[in-house]
Amino acid sequence: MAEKIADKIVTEMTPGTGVKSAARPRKEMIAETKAKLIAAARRAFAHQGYAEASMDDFTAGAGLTRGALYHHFGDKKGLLMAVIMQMDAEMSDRLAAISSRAETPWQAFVDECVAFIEMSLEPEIQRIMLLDGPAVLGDPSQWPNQSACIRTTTASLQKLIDQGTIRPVDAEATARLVNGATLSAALWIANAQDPDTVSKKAVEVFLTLVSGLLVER
Amino acid sequence: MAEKIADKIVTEMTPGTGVKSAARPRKEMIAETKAKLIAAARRAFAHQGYAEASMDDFTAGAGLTRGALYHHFGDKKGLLMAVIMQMDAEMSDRLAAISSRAETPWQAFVDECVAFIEMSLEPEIQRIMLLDGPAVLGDPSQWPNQSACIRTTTASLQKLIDQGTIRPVDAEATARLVNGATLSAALWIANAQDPDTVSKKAVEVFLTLVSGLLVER
DNA sequence: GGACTTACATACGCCGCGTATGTAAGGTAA
DNA sequence: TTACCTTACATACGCGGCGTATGTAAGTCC
Repeated sequence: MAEKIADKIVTEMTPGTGVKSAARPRKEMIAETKAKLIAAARRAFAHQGYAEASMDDFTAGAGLTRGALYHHFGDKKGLLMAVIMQMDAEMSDRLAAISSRAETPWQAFVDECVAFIEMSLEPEIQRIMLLDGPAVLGDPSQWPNQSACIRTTTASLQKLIDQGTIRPVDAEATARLVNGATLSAALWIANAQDPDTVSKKAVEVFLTLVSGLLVER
Repeated sequence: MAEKIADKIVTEMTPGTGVKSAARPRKEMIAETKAKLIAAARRAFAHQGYAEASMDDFTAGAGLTRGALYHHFGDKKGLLMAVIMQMDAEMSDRLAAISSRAETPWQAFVDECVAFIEMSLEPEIQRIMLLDGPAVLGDPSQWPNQSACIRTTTASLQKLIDQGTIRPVDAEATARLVNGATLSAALWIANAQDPDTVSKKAVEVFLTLVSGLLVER
């Protein structure tokens, strides 16, 4: 609302009024346009799902048209990819923050996994990152950034291996399997009629499973 | 080809020629029509993916039209559901057969999991059951048959719990997490440039993880 | 054997995607 | 500053796919 009006004012006063550089306002407006499209698509994908989200609808919601979308992102899949990269970066940041607050590497790893489950319960993440993303774009491990979340988990595991807490397994492989297990747990919890009971069970089983990684339990 | 001609002959000779019952040929032809549609859809979904598969195309491939499809399955999603139920039943049978051949319950469980990974490497299963299915129809645990595969694994785990081989965890929860891990492994292996190396790593990690379930390892 | 039901095929309209084209504004060099 | 070029969009168009309404022939039941 107010934002949109402010945009128009900025748009109309751009020529000549720049303090020193003339190249910046242009770049800024492009970035803003992209950000608007990504945000609008993100909302639409989250609420209606990728297939049901009409490009005409959500571009109009952002005060733009499909022309802008095709210009910047090539096609609908390209926009989904952009949305996913943004969300993945956010998730990675959240995981890193949680991990850094833990007192031991093992606790960091467990906290990360629990946080991943919790994030996977968020409808937006579940729908876009876990359901539509893989279906439309294929295996997440093939995405450009290669899923920053996996890398975070891999790093945590490598620390645990280096300090001898867990057995010397392949860190990336472990990260993927653990991630898969947590994802499955999240889907189950999110769709359960009694999420509390189910999530308790899931966490218990999860801890039992990862105890298999420990050198001594 | 020859099949189609045979169908026509049967169709034209149906009235009156039935040995005794007049109700059977009708039911048989309906079942055949449904089976044809499911088979054609299954091929199309597997090769092009659900979204890209045109109903006109694959119904024509089955010698039918979209009219038959809507009559029997309601809509495209209904047909996908039918395809998935068929595939899930097949997978369940295969798992049960493998499980029954094992010498110990623990071996049966491990064999099942390995078999699940291997099945998940088949492009048809990966595309339809693991990627498009959840995206289009939602969480597999909410599907009508509730994923027979999960039930098979759950049963195997319950046996292990009863005989004291593994710790007394919740069998269904364990089945879900283990299934998620194997699925993730399968996706990883299938898209790896070096599947052999990757699958070895995955199996090693998998065995390490499930060792956490054992009462004594 | 005649009325009713079922199992399809045919025909139609709508919506959504992608592309080709138009246009106005910004950037650049004289 | 001005003229030219490029860029960032909007507009217009066509096509394909989905769903539905309608038609029709065959099977079923009394």
